[in-house]
Amino acid sequence: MHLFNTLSGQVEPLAPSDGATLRMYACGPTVYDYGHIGNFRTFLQVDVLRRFLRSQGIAVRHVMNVTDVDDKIIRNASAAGLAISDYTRKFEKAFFEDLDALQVEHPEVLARATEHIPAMVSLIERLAAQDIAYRAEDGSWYFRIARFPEYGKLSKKDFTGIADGARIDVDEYEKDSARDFALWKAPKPGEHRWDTPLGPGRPGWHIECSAMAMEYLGDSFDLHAGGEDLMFPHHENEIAQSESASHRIFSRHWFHVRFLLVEGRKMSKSEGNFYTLRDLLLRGYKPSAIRMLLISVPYRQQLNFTFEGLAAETVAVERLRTFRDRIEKTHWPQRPDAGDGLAVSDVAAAARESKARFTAALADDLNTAEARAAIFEMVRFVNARADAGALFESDKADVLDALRHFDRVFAVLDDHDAEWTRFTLNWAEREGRLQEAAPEVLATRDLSDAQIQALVDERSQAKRTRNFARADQIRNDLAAKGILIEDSKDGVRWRRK
RNA sequence: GCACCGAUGGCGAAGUGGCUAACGCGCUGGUCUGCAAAACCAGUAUUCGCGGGUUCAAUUCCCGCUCGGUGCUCCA
Repeated sequence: MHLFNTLSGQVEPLAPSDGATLRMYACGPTVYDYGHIGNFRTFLQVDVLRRFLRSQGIAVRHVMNVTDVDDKIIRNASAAGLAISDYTRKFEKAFFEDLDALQVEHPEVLARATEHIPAMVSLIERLAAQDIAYRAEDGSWYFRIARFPEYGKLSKKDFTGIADGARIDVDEYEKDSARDFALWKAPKPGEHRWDTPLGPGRPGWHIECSAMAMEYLGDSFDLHAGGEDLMFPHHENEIAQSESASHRIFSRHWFHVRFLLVEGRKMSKSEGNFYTLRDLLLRGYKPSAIRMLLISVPYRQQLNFTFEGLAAETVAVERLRTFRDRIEKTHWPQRPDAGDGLAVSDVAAAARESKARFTAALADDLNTAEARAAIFEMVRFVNARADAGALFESDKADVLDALRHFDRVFAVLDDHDAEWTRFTLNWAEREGRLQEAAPEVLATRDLSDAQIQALVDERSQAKRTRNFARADQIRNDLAAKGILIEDSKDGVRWRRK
């Protein structure tokens, strides 16, 4: 496949350099709060990448870090009167629950910063041995940027002005250059600290990722991913640290996912358009629709997240699910003129073409918009043939195969939505946040499937006796609680809206 | 302020130097239905932010402008 590489500024082939396994590192969450939809756009796009690679038969070794110590965590934990690990554990757990709700595959390796302090220390020691890392008067360690001439090659910034190492003491600490960044931070009074050969303190953010990536993937690996904001300084610093230590190319390929807008504006707490995944689930939006929306706009485009768009994706996902059900569960007629049995029907041909177009679109820099268009075109065509009585049992395999292929990457066809909504409501109840749930969502919660089925059956009975007033009453009551009843030739079906 | 990215129908968006500008939603009409809803089908941009240029030909390339976003500081 081909993928844009931030480092070269070009779309380039991507393949495992060892010919077997694609080794990739993706910056994970800092677990100080619940994840928001912006976070998840990045994780979802990385998921699309790894799912597509795997669907193409490429093995993936994906390492993701969890930053479970940083300034914010230390501040919040002490404000809550908790040990750092007690504070972060809750949000780390919530993060993985959110990934599960969104059908995001877990990485092969999960690396917590606090469990890799020795690797970070030894990396800093390697740099210190070359005088690239130096200790400041307060006990913090810094990276000497003037010693890495390529600094800026990822973010395309020009730092030649500071390469002379002119001493600029604008900081509270004694750095040799204002641009030099912290590798190891001396502890402040009362702060959690690790006692190491470097002295007491805690790791800087950037050294974390370098140390853990190199520990699990080697000095040099295939791909490094993250949100666009991480390009500078985080990833630039990772490159500087790692390549200074190893004298090898750190990551060959850099994958950056663009930020999203919410209702046309930057998402921020002050704008009032800041949403965690859980906020949306409490409002009754489905995880499948959120996944579909966040995936459908190619990763290099800014995505405008709107509630109208989310509602649209809910319908789009439902249409695909209905289509699969229809194809799978209907007993289609045998083809009348099977003839030589070699000719490919127009339906089968359309399905194969759709599958090929889908794969080609994703192979072309992960064009998810084009890929899903290929599937929807097949859906429309096959539905039309089915309505015309020209869909046959022998076409089924190709159509379902194309859908399976689609869903290995998009992962929206299997319906886990109600399950996650219920999970989120239970969580909200424990957290005392149930009042944030939409009334319709709460109403549905108290209705078990059996109760709904009983009402649906009662309505069918009422219809049979032509008691339409009672039938309509039940239908309206259920609708008010978010339950939709659908009558079809094959019987009555209901679902949670 | 400096640097970079984007601007396509009501909304979200794909795409291309010339063929009918994908796809989803919405809307309108139809099929189905006791009526609805759902489901399905069909129709729905003489036009790609504005101005100029290059070209036989530009939405697509170049320049300027306007607007939106991002980085330069924590941020997915």
